[in-house]
Amino acid sequence: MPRKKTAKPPGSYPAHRERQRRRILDAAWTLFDERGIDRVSMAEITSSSGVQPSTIYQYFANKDEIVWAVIADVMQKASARAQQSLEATPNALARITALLDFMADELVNNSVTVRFMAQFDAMYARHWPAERLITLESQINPGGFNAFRGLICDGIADGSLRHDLDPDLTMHAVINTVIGAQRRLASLGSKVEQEYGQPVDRLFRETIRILLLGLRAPEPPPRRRPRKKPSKVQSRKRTR
Amino acid sequence: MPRKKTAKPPGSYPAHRERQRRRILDAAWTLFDERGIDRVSMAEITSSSGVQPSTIYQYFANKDEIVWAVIADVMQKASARAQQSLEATPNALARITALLDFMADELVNNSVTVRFMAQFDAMYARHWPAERLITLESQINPGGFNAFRGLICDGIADGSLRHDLDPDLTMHAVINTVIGAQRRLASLGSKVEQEYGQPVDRLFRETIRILLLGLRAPEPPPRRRPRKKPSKVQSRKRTR
Amino acid sequence: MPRKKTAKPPGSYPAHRERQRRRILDAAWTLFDERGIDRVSMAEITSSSGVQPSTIYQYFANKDEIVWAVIADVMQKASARAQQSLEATPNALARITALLDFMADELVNNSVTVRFMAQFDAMYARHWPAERLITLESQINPGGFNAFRGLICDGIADGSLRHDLDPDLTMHAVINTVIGAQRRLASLGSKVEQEYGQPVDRLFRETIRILLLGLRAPEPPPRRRPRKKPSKVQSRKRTR
Amino acid sequence: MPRKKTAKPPGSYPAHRERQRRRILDAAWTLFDERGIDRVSMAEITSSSGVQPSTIYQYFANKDEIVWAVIADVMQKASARAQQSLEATPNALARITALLDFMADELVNNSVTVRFMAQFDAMYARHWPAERLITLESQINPGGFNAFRGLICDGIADGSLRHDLDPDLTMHAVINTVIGAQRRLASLGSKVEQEYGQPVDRLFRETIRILLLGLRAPEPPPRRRPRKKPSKVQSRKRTR
DNA sequence: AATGAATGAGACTTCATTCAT
DNA sequence: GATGAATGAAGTCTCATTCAT
Repeated sequence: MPRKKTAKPPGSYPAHRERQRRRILDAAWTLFDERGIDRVSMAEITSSSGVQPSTIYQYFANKDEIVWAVIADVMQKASARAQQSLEATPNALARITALLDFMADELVNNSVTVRFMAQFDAMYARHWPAERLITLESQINPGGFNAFRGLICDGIADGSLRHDLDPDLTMHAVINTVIGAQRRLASLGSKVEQEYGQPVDRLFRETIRILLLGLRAPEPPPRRRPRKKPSKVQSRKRTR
Repeated sequence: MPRKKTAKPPGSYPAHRERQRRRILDAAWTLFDERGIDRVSMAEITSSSGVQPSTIYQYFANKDEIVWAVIADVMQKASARAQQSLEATPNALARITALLDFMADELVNNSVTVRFMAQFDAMYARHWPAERLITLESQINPGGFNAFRGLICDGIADGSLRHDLDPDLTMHAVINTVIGAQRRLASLGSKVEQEYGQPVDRLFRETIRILLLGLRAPEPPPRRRPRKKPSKVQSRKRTR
Repeated sequence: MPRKKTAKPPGSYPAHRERQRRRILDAAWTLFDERGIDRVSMAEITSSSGVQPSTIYQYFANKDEIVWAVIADVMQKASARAQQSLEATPNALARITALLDFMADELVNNSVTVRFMAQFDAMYARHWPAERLITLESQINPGGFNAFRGLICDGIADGSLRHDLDPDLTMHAVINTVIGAQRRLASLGSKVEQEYGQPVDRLFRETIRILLLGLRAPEPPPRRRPRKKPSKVQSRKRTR
Repeated sequence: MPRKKTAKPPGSYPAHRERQRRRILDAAWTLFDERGIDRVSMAEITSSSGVQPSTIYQYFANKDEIVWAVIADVMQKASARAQQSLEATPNALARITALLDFMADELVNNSVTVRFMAQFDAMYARHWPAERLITLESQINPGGFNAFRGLICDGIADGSLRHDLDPDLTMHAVINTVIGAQRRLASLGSKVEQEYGQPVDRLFRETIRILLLGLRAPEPPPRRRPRKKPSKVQSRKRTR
């Protein structure tokens, strides 16, 4: 019964179509995040987007297609943000750092996005043909992670990274780890703070720090350094 | 509401109940892994367990309770395995290493368990009161990760770990990271190999290696005090 | 909202189940005939049978299964009637005649049944595995048409049927023809009378007469005057 | 681009309309046969014909009209074929035989057509005003089956057919029977061969043979009066 | 004349759960 | 304690058709 035309389409047909598509996708994304992908029904997308169910089916063949479209959308935007954050970064280590920092920023500023991707992974990744995922990623991120691989090679070459690293292995291990950590933190959301007693991004940045330390070439000239807080260590054995 | 647990002779009532419960839980777990938690219906649990739906409701109040029971079950077993693997490990670093190795082994040998927990996180964690999760964890793993925290303190104290680590922060960061990586790898399953070209656990073990390198105290060319076990860790040993 | 329990089930569970099944089937059959198989919706079966849609699905897996059950039902009853009408018929020709007469009677007295089977043929026969149809028929009519084939053999042997008949071919040709004619007449229903100006069964009985004349052995001894119908076949001409 | 209507030169408007109409009808017919009339949706006709649904509605008021148009089309063509096959057939029996042979040929060469008509009968005949069907037939086949009736009269007159036949009754009975058998065989398609173990048209031709035997005058051993068999040919060509 | 967009009504089916035995 | 039967609510999706351009 909601037969209200909210906005007159002033533009051409394709423009109108794109606008409708957006409406559906935006509504879907919001709902997916609020309730979880599996807890959202087409009826909710209908009433939330203002597009009739039968109309939605002229834009997407079924609910799963909406999920995929949302994922593509979300990843594309994230990729654009990543691209931007890497611009004008000169050397290898700086770029790697920038990339990881970017992921931390995403966790803070776009936790919805990260959370959604986490859910998508958990719910869809295994039950869908791998090709589709790979295709999606290659469309969005054409160079793939090769750029990152290049960075590691550069880093090894210029001595800023450990020379015993296998670029391919390292790249995939690190990326997977960082994504895993990021998504887990996003999934748990505020629970992390209750459980871990730390703000989400603090944990994540510490992860990054440790990983970078692990990647970094060992200090060439062993210098000496006073310890910061040796006493504090054994103070509190158990907090909780 | 279930009976008190007493002696439980094989043919007794409580024993029967326990057997039924197990049947339901086992069937549910298998299905959850095969199809994903949200894609399993009570009817399927019925036909797969051989227990009638109405009977199931005499063991579990609703479907969610089954999910929680399965999770508790699964975590309990995992925890027992962990406990066992940590036994008879002498010092801090060895224990940390053992713990991380344990998680790698889990990934390989109990990927179903890991995957299930990943899915649970993504789908349930946010929609349920945090307390319940925390309660669950504390029941299963009393002491929680504090043991791990203790290890870090020890490591800092004995100089095998970086002294600029904040035990609490580090502990949580590392644990979250490792769990995140582990679950992500388990979720993606064989897709990782297609996409990354590396066996799942190879990636995971490289992650562990890098993390440990990052945690390790920077190599101070053995100065006036020989640490407990400087030789073992730093020797770049490529766990696998 | 029709939440009215029409009859208390006084008997046992199986009895009750059978009664429900009947209710569904009877309602379905009536509707199928009234509106045509394809024009009947589950909702109609629901409201007509008084059984909730979700309940129906505990008796039949889907709509097609209902159709098949109805067909089986209908054929079974028809088969029983046929059996009965053939009882106590002594020789071959008499039995053949009785069988064809039976089909004429069916057309008159059970046109609904015939019509339904005609529709089933037209709509389902081609789109379903042949085995299923054959299985159905063999369940209902175990001897199959072999009995009829035997009759023809007998008839050829005793000289009442043309000796140039191939029992198998003849049997199938005649049966198909008679069924085809019967179902077509039932399908067209009263339209036949409007179009052909003849009562339905009159046409059908004329068909039978001609077929029997065609099957009959040519007059054995060309006697002095070829009467219209000197032999015994003609005795019962069935004008009706 | 719209031109004036003229005499239908190839590029003219009416010609265009006719082409579109054909496209729709051809696509519909193919689909109707493949899937069954009731299982074909307008959307399928659209995608199969390449004509947009809204455009289709400028050629046909609704889906039923398409069905009727297809039937008309199909019958017209069949009728033309029939006409042709009857040409140059001299006498009554020969014409009757030719007609029945024609139906056998149709069954073999145009089983799609026959099958479609069978389906139409089963699904539409009863639910539509009889007049429409009759009108349709009279348009296509003016004179209707009266030609056939004439043949029978001729046959009776010249002694080649049984003289106890009632021309009207016989005509309708035989036509109905033959059509019924033909359509049933076409509907069952290859199932007949599986079930009956005989090629479809073999059965049908046997049916024809038996019917003709039944119609034929009993073999009077050519006695004193050779009927006007040779001469009668030109006697009565058509009764009406 | 042609068509892209829209849509209300309704199709079939599934589900978690309760009730009565 | 176990279970067969029942079910309301909701699920996703399809359909023939109309509207506005």
